[in-house]
Amino acid sequence: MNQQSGSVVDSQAPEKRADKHVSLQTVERLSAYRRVLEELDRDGVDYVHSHRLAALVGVTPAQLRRDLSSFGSFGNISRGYNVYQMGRTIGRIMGTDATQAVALFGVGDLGRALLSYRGFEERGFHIAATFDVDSEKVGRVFAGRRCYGLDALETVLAEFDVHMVVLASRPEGLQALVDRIAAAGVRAFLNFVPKRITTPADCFVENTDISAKLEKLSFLVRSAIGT
Amino acid sequence: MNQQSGSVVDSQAPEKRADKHVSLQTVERLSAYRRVLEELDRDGVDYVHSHRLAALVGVTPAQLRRDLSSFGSFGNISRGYNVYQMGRTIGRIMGTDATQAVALFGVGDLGRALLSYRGFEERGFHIAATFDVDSEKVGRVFAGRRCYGLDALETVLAEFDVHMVVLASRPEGLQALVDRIAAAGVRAFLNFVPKRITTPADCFVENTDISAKLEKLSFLVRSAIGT
DNA sequence: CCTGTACTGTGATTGTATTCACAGTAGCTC
DNA sequence: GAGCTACTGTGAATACAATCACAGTACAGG
Repeated sequence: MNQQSGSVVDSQAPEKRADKHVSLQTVERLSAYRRVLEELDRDGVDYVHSHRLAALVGVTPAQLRRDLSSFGSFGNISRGYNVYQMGRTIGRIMGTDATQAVALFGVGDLGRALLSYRGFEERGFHIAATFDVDSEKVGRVFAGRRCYGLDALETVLAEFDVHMVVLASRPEGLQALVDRIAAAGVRAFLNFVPKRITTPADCFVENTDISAKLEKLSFLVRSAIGT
Repeated sequence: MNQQSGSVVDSQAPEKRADKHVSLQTVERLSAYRRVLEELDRDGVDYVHSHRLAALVGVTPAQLRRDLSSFGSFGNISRGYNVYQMGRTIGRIMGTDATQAVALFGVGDLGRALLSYRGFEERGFHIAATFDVDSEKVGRVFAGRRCYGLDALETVLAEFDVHMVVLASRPEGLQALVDRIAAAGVRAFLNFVPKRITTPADCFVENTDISAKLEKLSFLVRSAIGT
């Protein structure tokens, strides 16, 4: 069992990849690169140098090149990187070249907001089904997705081939729910509930604690006053 | 000007604090510590050892002690840490011992979800006012907070003494909005918009890109298959 | 075809965060 | 009150990430 803290993800053996070791922060930056590359592509840019791309993303050119080099050589030495091809490549690396089914647990305020968030579909994630414990919500349709009860958990997850879930439920009973989802074969959890969860070692958890972010900012502002 | 990437915060001089240097990840973990401490306090626990507290939070005991030692010595050598007192102390360090006013920009789906999110008030953050460009929303009241137009930006921020804002608007025109907010004296930005922003050097930005988190998980699951 | 230019990819270096391991000690036991 | 236990706080060691700096090269220009 592993426990995750903050936005840190643990895995028992992340270094056993075919390519060189890829750090977690490199992965996070890949998303940013792709977003900017798509923007450039829309603007009709064909090639971009590490300099310019790095400036647009907000990292140093060296870091950008280092990040990309983890996956091989893509850049043409004097033209730079092919915008379209690089965007596709990152998509393939991330596994977002094909649409993936995702399930949402908890159709409260936050859950409904996530349902109507366009960003997921844009990035290749389709919220295929939603779940809630509230029997009043079960059976209703939210933003085009049917809300199921927990009794249908295993069958629905299998039916839609779900391997990633988003947790936006109440903290009560969260761990038991996670255990059941993991037993159903889900490997990845995006957790918005401010409650630590434990998973089998081969699962990945990404915690997003919104209040903690504000607390961090509060600390930074406060401590900067004394400078 | 500084640009932030992922969930990384930059500051021009974070090391110029009175106490020892406090790392950003230490700050993130403080929130987790406090949450667990409050839980223990509710359960009537008076003292806790670094061992147990660390296990509950999901970090190593050494890291917990190191984190706390950045702020001085709090633990009693054989009893451990006083649960109540330590919780209060962390609150004071974070600046969440007194309620702080926060403003929300963008009352779309995500914005409304954040408005009804109880976690903010629990952690000492009060969303005092909301803003939106949509004239149809201006003047209406969402979850008890009046929605203002951008023309009232400077006066309302000053009136409620706002020093931190949450960004949940559309990407269009975001940078211009941020510039104006910063000019009005706001130092901290919690940005949910998947768009990079630039701020004066004395400001702090915390980006939360929800899709990027899912992409990261997607990559991890995919790369773990090969192990 | 040859030379110059400016870019990528990466070894070496620096900087930062985590972990180890132990000195020092408060409290408990007898 | 003396001795034992097991904990904290922290210097030292390690692991990890970012940056520097340059060797090697694809192309442009003549």
